[in-house]
Amino acid sequence: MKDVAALARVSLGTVSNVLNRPERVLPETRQRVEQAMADLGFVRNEAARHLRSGRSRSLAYVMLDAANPFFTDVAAGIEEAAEESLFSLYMCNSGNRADREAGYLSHLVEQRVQGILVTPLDPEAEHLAAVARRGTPLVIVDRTTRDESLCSVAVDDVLGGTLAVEHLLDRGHQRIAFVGGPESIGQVRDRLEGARRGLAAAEASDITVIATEATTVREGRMAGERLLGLAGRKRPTAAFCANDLLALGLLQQVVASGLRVPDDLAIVGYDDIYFAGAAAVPLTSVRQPRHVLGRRAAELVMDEAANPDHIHQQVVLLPELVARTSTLG
Amino acid sequence: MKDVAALARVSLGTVSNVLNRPERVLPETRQRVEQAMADLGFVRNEAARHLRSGRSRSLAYVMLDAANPFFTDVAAGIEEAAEESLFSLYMCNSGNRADREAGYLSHLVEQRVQGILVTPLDPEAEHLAAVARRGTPLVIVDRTTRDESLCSVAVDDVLGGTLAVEHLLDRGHQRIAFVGGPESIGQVRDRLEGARRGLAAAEASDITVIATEATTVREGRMAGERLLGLAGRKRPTAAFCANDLLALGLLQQVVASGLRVPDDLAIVGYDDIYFAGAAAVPLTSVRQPRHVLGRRAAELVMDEAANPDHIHQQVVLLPELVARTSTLG
DNA sequence: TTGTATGCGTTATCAA
DNA sequence: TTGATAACGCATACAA
Repeated sequence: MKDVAALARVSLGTVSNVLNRPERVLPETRQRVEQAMADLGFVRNEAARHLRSGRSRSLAYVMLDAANPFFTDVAAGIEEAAEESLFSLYMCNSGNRADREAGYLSHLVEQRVQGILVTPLDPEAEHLAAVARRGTPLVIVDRTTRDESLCSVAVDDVLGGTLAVEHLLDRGHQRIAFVGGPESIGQVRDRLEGARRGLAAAEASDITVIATEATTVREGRMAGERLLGLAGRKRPTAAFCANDLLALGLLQQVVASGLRVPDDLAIVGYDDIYFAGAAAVPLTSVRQPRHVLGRRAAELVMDEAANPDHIHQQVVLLPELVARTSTLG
Repeated sequence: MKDVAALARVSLGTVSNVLNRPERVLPETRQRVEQAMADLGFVRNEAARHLRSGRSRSLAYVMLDAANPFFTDVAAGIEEAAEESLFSLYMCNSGNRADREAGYLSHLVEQRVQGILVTPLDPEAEHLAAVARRGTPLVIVDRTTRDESLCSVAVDDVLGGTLAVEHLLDRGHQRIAFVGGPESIGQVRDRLEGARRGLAAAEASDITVIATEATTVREGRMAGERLLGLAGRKRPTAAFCANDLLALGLLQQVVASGLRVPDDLAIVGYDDIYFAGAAAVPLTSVRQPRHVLGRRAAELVMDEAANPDHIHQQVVLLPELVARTSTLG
């Protein structure tokens, strides 16, 4: 700015005014200053700029796994809301690693972003609340926390599990499998719990649990092998998977075995990622309102940043079942 | 820092030393300062910090479409390289919109990130070179540019097209279709060009082009309808798709029509995204070295940032064919 | 309408 | 080993 001022033969303050309150400065002076900025290729330094005001106009989303389309869809929802309020969104990928999550979090706090959204490995982790205590609003996305000093937005996974099983019961299935694990993941637990409730309400028999070590396509394939290996009259006629990746793996294994979906095995996934609908046999899935999830979270974090009377909320959204060929035939 | 200094009864400089050169300060003084920082919940202000040094230790990747798994894989490669050099990576999503791309770019320049990686809508756009001219290193990812004042890393799409067609010819196919479009996309053009070269080298007949309006699953489905509608003896026995999304759409349409892959139609995709291998009929695809693409780009941008003797390079990587069930049966 | 002076939070230089 | 002080680039209050 100093150079610009010199070249335009005005003072520093005038350059600043051209930048921030152009109406205050005489059109011809402004012209001169703007010309000087162009000649010098001047770029305002945001860091210095917000040194005074304290904060930059940006949000950040620390996501658990950027390669999982579910989270990129959530991010799209966040971005929509952010853009409407003229915020920029920076995305960081913790890649399921606690050290990276912590690293990004502290970096972002040091950067003085306006607010942080995060899908954490462990929603009860101490360092999350610490961020908020240090003055950067933080909202937990797609997870719930017992900590009431934090906002969170999540989806009712128990209900989702019940919806899935009810749909299968409606379609006439009696022997139903649940594919998912490990149960240390709260969402897996909840979805299974929901499934059990659905069966109990219908006074049907219990569910066959095919435990997996992760919620990946690969694990879905392996679960498929085990499932298809079960003796004929014990073999379930339908499977409810803890997420779509598992369901896609299961589908692959079933097709590779020469069996058909849904005739030989009906499949319900969870999340309704884009590739569920795009699968060779379009997958029935429990859809989480991903966009709304992101949007609400962004709105909460912006409110917390701007509104002194902000009240922390734990928002729970409702899932919805999307029926497709994999259960309808 | 002032408050910390007061509480610890030391000077500002000492607090700074504890932060930056702890070995210079007496263990017991250090203790006292650290205690004070903890008590006050002190967080160092990055903005102010880099006001002196001029730059922050972070890179940014402006991606074309965060929902496309291809780009998240590239991002993972970037992040790997960045992390090794202790850089943080911030991702921004232009979502195929020129205004957002420009917005993020200028924001990042104002933020004084160390370097920017970008997969642009238009690799020849003036504002890309402008960023570099203003002093922020910028590398173009997965696109080539004629501008030699910029580094770029891309993959040889012509070769990729040739690989795909050669594979199909090897498998005995004579009537081959190309599914893709619009030709305004350089990559689509190159892949088709490569396919034609492969056919020409084998003195085979020309390719049947099924033009699409975008490279999406939906367009792939529609292309499938048209393809399957062709008269029996004119109908191609194999299709090469400009990317995997098209291929997945085509696969879906073929399966829905009760035909089989590869018996009735062999399919080759492009990109080898994760969901290609995870499809019900695992998809043969041309794999771009996504990780390496990201990694090389990150290395280039960091070199440009740190090395005054940096020489701009246009790196071209080689693709590779991954054969799976959709052509092997 | 324009200029001057001060402060934002930190690092670095130099003196003590 | 520690302290005092001048930058860094900009915004703002106030004076001219």
